[in-house]
Amino acid sequence: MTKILIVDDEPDILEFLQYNLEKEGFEVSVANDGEEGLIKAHSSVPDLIVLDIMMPRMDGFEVCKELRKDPKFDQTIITFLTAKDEDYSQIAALDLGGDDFITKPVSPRVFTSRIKALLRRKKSSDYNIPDQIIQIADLVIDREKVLVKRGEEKIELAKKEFELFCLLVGKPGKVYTREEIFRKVWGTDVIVGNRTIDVHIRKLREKVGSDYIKTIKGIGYKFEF
Amino acid sequence: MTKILIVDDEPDILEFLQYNLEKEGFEVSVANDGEEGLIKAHSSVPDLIVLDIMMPRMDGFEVCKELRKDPKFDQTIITFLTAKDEDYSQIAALDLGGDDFITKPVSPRVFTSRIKALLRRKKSSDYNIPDQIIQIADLVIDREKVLVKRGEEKIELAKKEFELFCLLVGKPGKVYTREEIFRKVWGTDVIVGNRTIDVHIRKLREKVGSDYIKTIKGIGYKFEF
DNA sequence: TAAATATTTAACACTGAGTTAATAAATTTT
DNA sequence: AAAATTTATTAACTCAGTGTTAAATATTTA
Repeated sequence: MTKILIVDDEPDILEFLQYNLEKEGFEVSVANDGEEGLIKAHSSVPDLIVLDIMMPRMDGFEVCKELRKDPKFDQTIITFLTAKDEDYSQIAALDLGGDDFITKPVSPRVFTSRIKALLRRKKSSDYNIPDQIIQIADLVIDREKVLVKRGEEKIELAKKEFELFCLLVGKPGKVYTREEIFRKVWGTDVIVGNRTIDVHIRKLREKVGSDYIKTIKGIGYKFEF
Repeated sequence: MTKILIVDDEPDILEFLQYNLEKEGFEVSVANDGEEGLIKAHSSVPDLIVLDIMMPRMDGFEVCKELRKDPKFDQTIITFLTAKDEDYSQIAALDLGGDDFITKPVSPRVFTSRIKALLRRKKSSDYNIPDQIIQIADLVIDREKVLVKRGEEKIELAKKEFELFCLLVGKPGKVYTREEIFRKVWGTDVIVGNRTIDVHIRKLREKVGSDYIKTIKGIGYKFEF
């Protein structure tokens, strides 16, 4: 279930946006000001946060800045909401780590479709390696082609295998805890048994060679060459 | 002096783009909608026109189509502007005679550098770009004639089939997600069932041969040979 | 207009990726 | 060294994602 948090000081707008997003099947929570927004964000870790810019005490920019300090929200999309006549700089917003900028008033259809587009974009760019071809050890990893090659030999990985491999390869030497791997490859809502990672690691070793992925017992796994 | 016309219905964006281009020394005129854009284009004959796609009454595509009817604008560069989430078919845009496709939001630096690049390209290559005839594997794909040939054998594809095939062929090896295919071939506003792509893929395989299009389960499809 | 063609929907079959579970092996702790 | 803990391996199972087909719409053409 996709979780969305809306932070706005105008109850009418809050209700309006909440209603429309819930109608689309999202799990929506709301906050009336920046501080409440921060608290709710920390407790629920939403997938997307809609932040009104102009709010008393703590404005949307500040909330965004705070959120971006915590790596917990690395995967969280933040979109700003502003009235057409409030002349804020979009650039500043995006520099602060915002992902989009929606101007009020906004029709329900446009609003929900933009939210959905943002979520789609996130999904497809969840891979944390930029779309490029990585050469490492004797391997070539091509994200776009979802392909791993050793020389001319193509190594076909399944989706989860590929994602897991990309994660490890992304920071060679870094030890990823099981926790971390689960969060980044499976996501927070999916719950799977605790032997699942092992099995995938095994398949990876089988396909790409058992030398690359090292187990750090009691901690996790790392890619090394 | 290089003349640039920007057509967009959002005054903020208009102002933002105008400011940045004028800072770079261009002569910039603006229009608030498609019709005004057409009029201003005819009166000033700009070197480059930036067209927002989504505009009330007359959208960017229509404006482009109109402009391209008049040989006066043969040498005029047209670039489309679209919000990242309004992901229209780039193919359609370029077929209409567009030269580029810029997604909003865009930073001033990126925007001006792309504009400059387009102008450079025009200057240095006043020769016509050859009609896009792609030769790949044992196939010849002729965009203009909407035709696929294997040797002397003509393979007749329906429109959607052809677009889908062109998309995949455009980047051989690249895995296109269903999302992506859907967005680029069908567009965002059309909603079709989730078996539609499969059916088209099936027909394509039937017509061009089943070896070329490969399924990457859980991710999407790719063209390979 | 009807006829032909293209596209979408719907219903069902099939496949293998992903998961689980059970057992073995390795490592650490006692 | 035995017990406890963590990871590896294996095989079986399940279901989400695809493939296939035919029938229903939509669109184009005659």
